[in-house]
Amino acid sequence: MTKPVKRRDAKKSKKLILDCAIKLFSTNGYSSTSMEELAKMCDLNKAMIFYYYKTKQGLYEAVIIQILDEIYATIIKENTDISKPMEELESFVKTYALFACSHSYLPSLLLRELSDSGAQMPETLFSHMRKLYILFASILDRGVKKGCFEDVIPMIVYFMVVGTLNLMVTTKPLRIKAHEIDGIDTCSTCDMDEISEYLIKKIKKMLKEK
Amino acid sequence: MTKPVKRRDAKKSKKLILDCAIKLFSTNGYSSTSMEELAKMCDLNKAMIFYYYKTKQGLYEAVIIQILDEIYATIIKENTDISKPMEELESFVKTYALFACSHSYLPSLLLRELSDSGAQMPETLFSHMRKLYILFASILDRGVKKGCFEDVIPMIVYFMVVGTLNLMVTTKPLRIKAHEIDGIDTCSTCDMDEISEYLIKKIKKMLKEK
DNA sequence: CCTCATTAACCAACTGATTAGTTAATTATA
DNA sequence: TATAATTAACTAATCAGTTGGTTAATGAGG
Repeated sequence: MTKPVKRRDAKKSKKLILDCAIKLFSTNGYSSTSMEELAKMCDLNKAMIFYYYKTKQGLYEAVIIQILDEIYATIIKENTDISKPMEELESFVKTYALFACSHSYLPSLLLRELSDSGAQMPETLFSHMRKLYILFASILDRGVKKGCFEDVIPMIVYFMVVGTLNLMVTTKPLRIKAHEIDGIDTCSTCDMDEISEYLIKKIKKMLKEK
Repeated sequence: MTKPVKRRDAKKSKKLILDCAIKLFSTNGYSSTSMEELAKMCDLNKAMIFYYYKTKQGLYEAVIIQILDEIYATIIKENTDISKPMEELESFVKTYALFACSHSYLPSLLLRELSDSGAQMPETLFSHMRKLYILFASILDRGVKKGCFEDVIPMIVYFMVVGTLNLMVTTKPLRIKAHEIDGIDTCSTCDMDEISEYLIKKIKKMLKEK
């Protein structure tokens, strides 16, 4: 029984709009993304975007929820059967790094939203961001209580990890270009595994008692 | 002889436009900044912006050059009579931190530009950014040669420092809000000195031989 | 000191393109 | 046939940039 080829498929259209919107919003930013352009990319009429998502802001928030739910679930999943804080930290960094690398719209979106001090940030994004930080901070906290870490300011450590990973992803093309122009070492050939390995090693050394 | 009060002052007007543009571009970003709004803020006719800066892009580049020239000069000046790599590193971090804090449009602008992988980045900004990184990398390099640092990947260390500082500045309002909502520790009362002291301490520990 | 020509500084009102969002009509499918 | 999915054509606002002109300062000649 082969289904007849559907020329109208609501779910497919709605999903298509979301997928294309993720690409456009993260490469062009919110205000430089045109709904007309998005419609053309989906090969759908612009009115369909408003039919499914009501407003541009509504679409943007749908995009954000999609991305952040995904990464949070991935990290939680990878951490289920780990109990040592040191290994949990390692798993958090590795999972975030891999996700950020394969879904490079995430770092773009986060950096862009943070760049204006979150003045326009939707509540959904803000609450998702806090959730992720709370997860990280709780790992550190358990580590301190178990005596694996010392002298921890969780917010700063969090940015040293997540901020650095985000920047290493978004600056990739620029770092390659800079290496070509000036011949300087910009880690332009490093892959994400090397980067997260180095980060983990250094963060461990930084927080370890002695 | 007191000069008559000038009702027309080209230099003053041009400067006024640049100063207001810095504020607007760094809080709203390039495409969300309206030239009409800028003109109103300066209490000048919109045509004057184009009279002095030709295009919006031209104005934007003038803004960038102004900011980055200033910070580079400040860092170089503070570093003149220091020779030990460890102290040079410390001075770089402290100077950058203070500057970023008191000129908070710099972190905003940088994060925003980097968030789209520098696709639209003006050449002037890119070359200024490289200059600053080269300065930082050369400090680390001297440190390695003198045996003060080991196992250094300069690009990653640079982002761990500068990226973290930028994020700590731009996220200040969000961190305060998050603390109020969730009661979590977001370093919301830390001042910039504490932050850079902690960063310096941790980076030193991270790079020290042994 | 006055006057007049020159020009720099300034502005109101416009253009043409683009924007988010709407509407009313039209298909396709169950 | 009922309704969900889709569309063309529209609105009203906003945008960067231009135009054609008006003032105010300046400097030279009388």
